[in-house]
Amino acid sequence: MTATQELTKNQSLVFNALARADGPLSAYTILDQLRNDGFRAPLQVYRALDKLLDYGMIHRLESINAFVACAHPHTHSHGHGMIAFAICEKCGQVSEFSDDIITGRVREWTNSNGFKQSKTTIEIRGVCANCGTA
Amino acid sequence: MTATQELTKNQSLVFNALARADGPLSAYTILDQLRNDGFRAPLQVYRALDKLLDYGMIHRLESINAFVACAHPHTHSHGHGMIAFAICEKCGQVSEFSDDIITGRVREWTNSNGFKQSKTTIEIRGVCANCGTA
DNA sequence: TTCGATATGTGATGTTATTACATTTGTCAA
DNA sequence: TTGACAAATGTAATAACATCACATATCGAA
Ligand SMILES: [Zn+2]
Ligand SMILES: [Zn+2]
Ligand SMILES: [Zn+2]
Ligand SMILES: [Zn+2]
Repeated sequence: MTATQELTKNQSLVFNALARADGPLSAYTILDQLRNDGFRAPLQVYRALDKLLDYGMIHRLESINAFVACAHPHTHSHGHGMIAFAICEKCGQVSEFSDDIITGRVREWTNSNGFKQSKTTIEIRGVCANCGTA
Repeated sequence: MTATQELTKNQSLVFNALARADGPLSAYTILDQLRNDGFRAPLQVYRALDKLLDYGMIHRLESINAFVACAHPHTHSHGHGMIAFAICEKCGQVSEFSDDIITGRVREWTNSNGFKQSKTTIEIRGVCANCGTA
């Protein structure tokens, strides 16, 4: 629970798999990559992913059932703003950004509707600049 | 493709199942509800759902793998704004709203980053006003 | 050391979605 | 009318994603 999280063996293996990937990975892709490190079952991956999510070191992309290392590893945890993801459907690259105005507008809606938000997902699917110029 | 979409038999059955539900349903829940109407396989549900999504009559909630009838059935298709969903984790109620400022901010980011967006997901998870007062 | 919390190993199962292929139905023009 | 094509449907099998149940191990504090 320190600033730089102490990770267990499995958590490190999973995090490193995500950190060295150039895009989001599914849990089962991670599992396959870690077979040689002794991983045998999905739960080994999912348990590590849960912790890493808790620690804010990775994000889950709901719209593609995949996970990605946080792009702002030393800026945890995004100053409490909501995070938006732009996901390229051609190359898989994910851009991560936060916007105080969007965060504020969402808060306005939840406040005026008595809704207690716990987690907010903002995912933009499309084609990135690199892939769009082809 | 008319204002009030002409639906096939399966599409009507699936849409009516969603319309009479008081919250989102999974594809397999729909399948179970339609067994007596002759539904036997998931694909019958998924094919109908795909069309209804095309027509803008229903929405898919990515964060819970479920589908919900559009709350604005006569306001298609939301004036091209992005739609946000507030999903109560206690009672399952879904509130649907759109916000031009959020839409604008997202467009600003995509425009300035050369990202061509095709679909944007905004889902707020939490506890609704009714459930929060308990 | 002993207890409890956390982490791990493993098989089975549950849930969500798609592929592949055959058949039927609707539309329209020759 | 009929042939041809597109759209819709039926069905089984499989793939992809996620959790449950239970046993074992590891670590830190009382
Ligand atoms: Zn991040
Ligand atoms: Zn791209
Ligand atoms: Zn709607
Ligand atoms: Zn509620």
